[in-house]
Amino acid sequence: MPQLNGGGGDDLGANDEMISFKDEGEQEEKISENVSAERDLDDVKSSLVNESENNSSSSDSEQAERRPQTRPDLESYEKARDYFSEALRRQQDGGFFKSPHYPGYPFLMIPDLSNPYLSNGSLSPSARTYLQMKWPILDVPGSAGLKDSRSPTPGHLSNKVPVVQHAHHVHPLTPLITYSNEHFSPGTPPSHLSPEILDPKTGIPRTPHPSELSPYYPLSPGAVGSIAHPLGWLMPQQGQPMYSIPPGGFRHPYPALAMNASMSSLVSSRFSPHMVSPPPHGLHQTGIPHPAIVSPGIKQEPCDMSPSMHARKSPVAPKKEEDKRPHIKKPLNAFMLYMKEMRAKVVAECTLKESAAINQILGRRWHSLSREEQAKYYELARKERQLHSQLYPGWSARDNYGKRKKRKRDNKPDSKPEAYEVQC
DNA sequence: GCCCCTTTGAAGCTT
DNA sequence: AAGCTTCAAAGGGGC
Repeated sequence: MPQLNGGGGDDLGANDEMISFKDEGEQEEKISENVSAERDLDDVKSSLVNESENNSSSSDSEQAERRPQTRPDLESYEKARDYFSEALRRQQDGGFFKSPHYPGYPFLMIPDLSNPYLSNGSLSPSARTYLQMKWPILDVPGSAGLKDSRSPTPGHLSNKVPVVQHAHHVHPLTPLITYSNEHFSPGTPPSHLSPEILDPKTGIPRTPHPSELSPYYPLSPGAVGSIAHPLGWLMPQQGQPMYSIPPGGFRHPYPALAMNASMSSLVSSRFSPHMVSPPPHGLHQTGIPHPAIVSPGIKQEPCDMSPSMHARKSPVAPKKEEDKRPHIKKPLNAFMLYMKEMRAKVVAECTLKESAAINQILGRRWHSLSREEQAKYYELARKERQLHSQLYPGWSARDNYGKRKKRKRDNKPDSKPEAYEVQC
């Protein structure tokens, strides 16, 4: 299992994972994704077939032909990571991610020794080139001035194929990263992206004018103190957070967030734990319920807490207080990130609606991804975890244990429900 | 309205 | 250490 080594020893996408991927991919990446998109759900379901039956007609060449289809999505992913990496770079203490050659390429030439696929010593030159080529700055109207002339535009991706278009300039990453508060206006970029622009009044980085940066920044000037996530502005549309800053800042039980200068500018130049008082019931002081705080919707099972959980809490802490704790979601793993990005595409292509079926397809497609493509998601997931750990230093995955009803474990490990042998 | 389904991966827990 | 469990997302379907 890939391990995070905190400050940079993370070897996301461990070899064993990838080996597993490869092995599985050879066997199960046989889905024919060329099935007509007009096929409706009933047809799909009625045509449920054993995967192996169809696999026999599939070939590696077919798979190879199909791979480029993911490029446009990855392009959008890279845009996200571009922002993501910039945000993370600002979190670093000026060392690890210091001084990228160009702000639009925050990870460019940055030695990430933890990543065996992207930039460690074993990284192939081609992979490094790939990084350089695949991380264009936002290619959006109005941001041309920010574009590095050296950077390839998405048009450089020769194997690009048409994909589902995001209507109305919806950021293609909206299905990928959902840190943002959906109430945020998409018109204003986050201040942390252009720290050089200082508010003339306060002297702190101000929110640049929309014309100065990409229109994909959702953080509205009015959303003071409602920064959901340093990357929340990435996802102006869906507004589903992955995790949040607890209401009222970083109060108990996660008070230890180290908000150094870079971090504070990352989160928000206008947001400080000292500036805001805890709004009631997970509401930001703006009155906007923070989308990342999902405690009311999570089924609470206080009796199902692990012993360690109890040990972590004050013995006199009332149960009510525990219940009030904001539910901080787990950071998304690589596959989850991939799913978020690709789900819409699969839905459009297959006209499937049932997530279970879609996820099956996504799972197969995940295995069909190339090593490099997967590595991107592993990298993004690693950054997610890194950022998450910085946002919630005291958070543990076990904190969420028992907050959902225990799911039944299937007692039939070898027999998949045929109803979900879906093909697209 | 809640849970199941389904996927992979990360992390915690148990043996 | 290995294996198991839970939870992340998603949304239709079932009860």
